Amino acid sequence: MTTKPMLADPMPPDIAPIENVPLRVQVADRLRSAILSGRLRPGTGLVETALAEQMNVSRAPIREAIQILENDGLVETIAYKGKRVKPLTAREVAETYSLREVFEVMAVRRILENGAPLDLLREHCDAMTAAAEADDFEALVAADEAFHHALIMLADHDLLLASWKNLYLRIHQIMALRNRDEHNLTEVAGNHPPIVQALADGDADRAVKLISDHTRILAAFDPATIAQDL
Amino acid sequence: MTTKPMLADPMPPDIAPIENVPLRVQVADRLRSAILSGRLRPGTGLVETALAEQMNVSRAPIREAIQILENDGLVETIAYKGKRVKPLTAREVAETYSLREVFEVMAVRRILENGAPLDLLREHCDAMTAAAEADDFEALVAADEAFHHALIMLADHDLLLASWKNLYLRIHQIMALRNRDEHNLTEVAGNHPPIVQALADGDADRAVKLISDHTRILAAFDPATIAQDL
DNA sequence: CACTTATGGATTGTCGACATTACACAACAG
DNA sequence: CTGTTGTGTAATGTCGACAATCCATAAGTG
Repeated sequence: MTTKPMLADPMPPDIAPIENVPLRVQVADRLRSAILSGRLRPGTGLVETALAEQMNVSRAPIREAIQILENDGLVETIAYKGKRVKPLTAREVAETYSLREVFEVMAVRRILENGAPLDLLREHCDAMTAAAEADDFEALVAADEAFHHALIMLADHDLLLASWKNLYLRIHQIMALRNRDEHNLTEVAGNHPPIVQALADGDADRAVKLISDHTRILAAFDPATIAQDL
Repeated sequence: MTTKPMLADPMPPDIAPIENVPLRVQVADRLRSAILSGRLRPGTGLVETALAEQMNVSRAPIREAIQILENDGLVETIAYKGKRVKPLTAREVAETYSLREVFEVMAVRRILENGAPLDLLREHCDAMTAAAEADDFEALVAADEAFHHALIMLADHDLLLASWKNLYLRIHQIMALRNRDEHNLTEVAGNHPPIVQALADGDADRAVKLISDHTRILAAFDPATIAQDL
């Protein structure tokens, strides 16, 4: 023991839960949030010294945070030149959605094989229709993601879940970058219940086709508005 | 200009291409190789100071190298406790193979849709039968990987390729850890030509079934010999 | 003896400084 | 004027030292 008394407080009541979150994680979270929200656009250069001064931390956590984002596929390095937010090509957007389709089809298949309960999915369906009626766009998007997230989780496959989450990061970014067309999405809300019904009926072919079409429609939302270069 | 002359040599003829490979990458490569070869078994602790002294570099490159391996899914961190080679559970092995199956099925479908040329696959098939006749186990394994690698590449999908490569890292590790049963593999070599034939015939259902069964057989090779804990 | 409470050692987390590299721009020869 | 050659600057790459944290073990108390 050197500096702090540290006695008492067997459990910090509730407030100030813990700050044991490493700086690099905090920095990574902030940067990721900035990228996913579109505030840091693809192609933007990430200068370590600038970020370090801006956030009042050393360069080491910044470097490690950027590397975390690199692992997420959101940042790319050009050795000795610098790091930048990974440009989003139309091809990459298309690939992201096609891979997502494969993941969700896999999830549907596994759900049918394992006979997972479908209550969660029904709840999210209800939440989505409620949000649609209330004209709450944010809630609608959130409910949609919750539905798909639940779908993947019910597949009971950790690797699939991790891969899907990683992929969905890019989808977040894409959605933030395109100009949202709200009207289309509300009608897509109606796609979910039939999927759940097909699952309940144990109709693999129908369920796969429905989820496949559904994700493909979502992909089609993206006009190739995203044409980043540099 | 400070120390090095650096004139002449508009192009270093061929020898000594460059050593501009960052230390962290060198360290990461060494560690990855050690893990994939089984020399660093799952559960082994990775102590930064020890590795730093052992490799005569500072801790910074070691830390960043370990983080790279973490991104590869080969290492996991327990904050303030240490990093260790990620334990391989039977479940994770199964999940790895099942995800691989989905990837390869996706590749097959895309190859049929795009009408990719199949010459490469045929070459690797020949190499495999040749290796089988020569009783060269190493070459057999290499040819097998080359075949599947080519299959994925022909799908012309960068994200799929990256995901597959990442997944295959774990497969390398798994193969290094299990006691190899050579005899079974030689007979599996025979699975490849029919796959290529089905692709040539444009028979999607048959090709998908064949590649699916094939990868599933490879998975079955693993008795759950791998029971790492800690 | 059981249980709490210090304390020491080992390991990761963070920092600031220095070394190395690449690029851009100016100086200069032809 | 054009091409080349030197420099300077800004960024990343690397290093060693210090701070914070956790774990195990021992000391103390009822």
